[in-house]
Amino acid sequence: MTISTKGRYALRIMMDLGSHIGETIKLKDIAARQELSEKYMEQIIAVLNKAGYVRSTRGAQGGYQLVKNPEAYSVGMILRLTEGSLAPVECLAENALPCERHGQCATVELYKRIYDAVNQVVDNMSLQDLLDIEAKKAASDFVI
Amino acid sequence: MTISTKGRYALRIMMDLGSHIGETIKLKDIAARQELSEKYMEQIIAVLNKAGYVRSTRGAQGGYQLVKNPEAYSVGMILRLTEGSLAPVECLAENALPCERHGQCATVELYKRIYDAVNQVVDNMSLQDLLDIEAKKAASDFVI
DNA sequence: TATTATTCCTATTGACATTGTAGGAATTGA
DNA sequence: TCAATTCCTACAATGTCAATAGGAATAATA
Repeated sequence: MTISTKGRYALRIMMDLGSHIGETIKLKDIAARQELSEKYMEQIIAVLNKAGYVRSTRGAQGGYQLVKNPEAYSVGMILRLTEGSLAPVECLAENALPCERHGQCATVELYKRIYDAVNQVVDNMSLQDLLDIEAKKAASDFVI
Repeated sequence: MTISTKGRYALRIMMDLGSHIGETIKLKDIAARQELSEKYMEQIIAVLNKAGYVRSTRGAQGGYQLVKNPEAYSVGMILRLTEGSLAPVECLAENALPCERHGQCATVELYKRIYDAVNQVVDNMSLQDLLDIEAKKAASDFVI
């Protein structure tokens, strides 16, 4: 039941771009700030790019920027894009073949409830919400 | 974000035992009814056994039975035991070292909400609830 | 007591996913 | 023309999942 680095890093990349609206940001800078592998991030941001979530500028002085405002991206959009379906079992994923046990399967009702609960959370939090949380944490003298 | 076969099969094993209260059930019979590998189930039921969720009887005419009533087992207990923590990120798991970014990390607040939502579902559904759903599905003429 | 049926224990394996690394091609600004 | 950047594809190391395999231990029963 874990979210892989792909989805988690995608969120951090989007947050990084979201906190630099109007600028064109090099992957190298994101990698430095977020302490992530630049080469690995390349592959992740490629997905975000193809989906039209970010816009890239090639060549020297190039980089990336968000296409829309941070309010326009839900966490669910970003995670589904990079992680694939968030369904806890394959038979509930979008475009899945219905399982032949579906009619008798009691546990699928449990899995539906889990799925709904997860979707409820991720579809009701936006990239802007994450940025607000970050700002709040930065402002307070947070003590571990 | 998927639940592995280990947890899913554990639920089905527990349900099978739960629908045969008072009897001692051989793994071979569960395997046949549930169409699962007997050898693989051995490993899963061993976990349930060591945790005291089921009681085993060795030797000929041996088998397994639930220790308590199906109401006494939450789905969460069974899944946590067999799957490990249901936390969407490692840093939220029980006994995890706190991440050093914790103070600044905004996404962890998202992961907490996902975790809470999942726990809410699995801790509020019992093995008996699953059996009730199964009975209801069996009773209705379910059409795919 | 011998046989048979069962659980118990541990090792191994094949496939696949995750998490990157690596190298170079294409593009663009200066 | 050069340097900086994105883009593309292949490869690799590691780990996890989902079993399979074989035999030891235990107990009922004939």
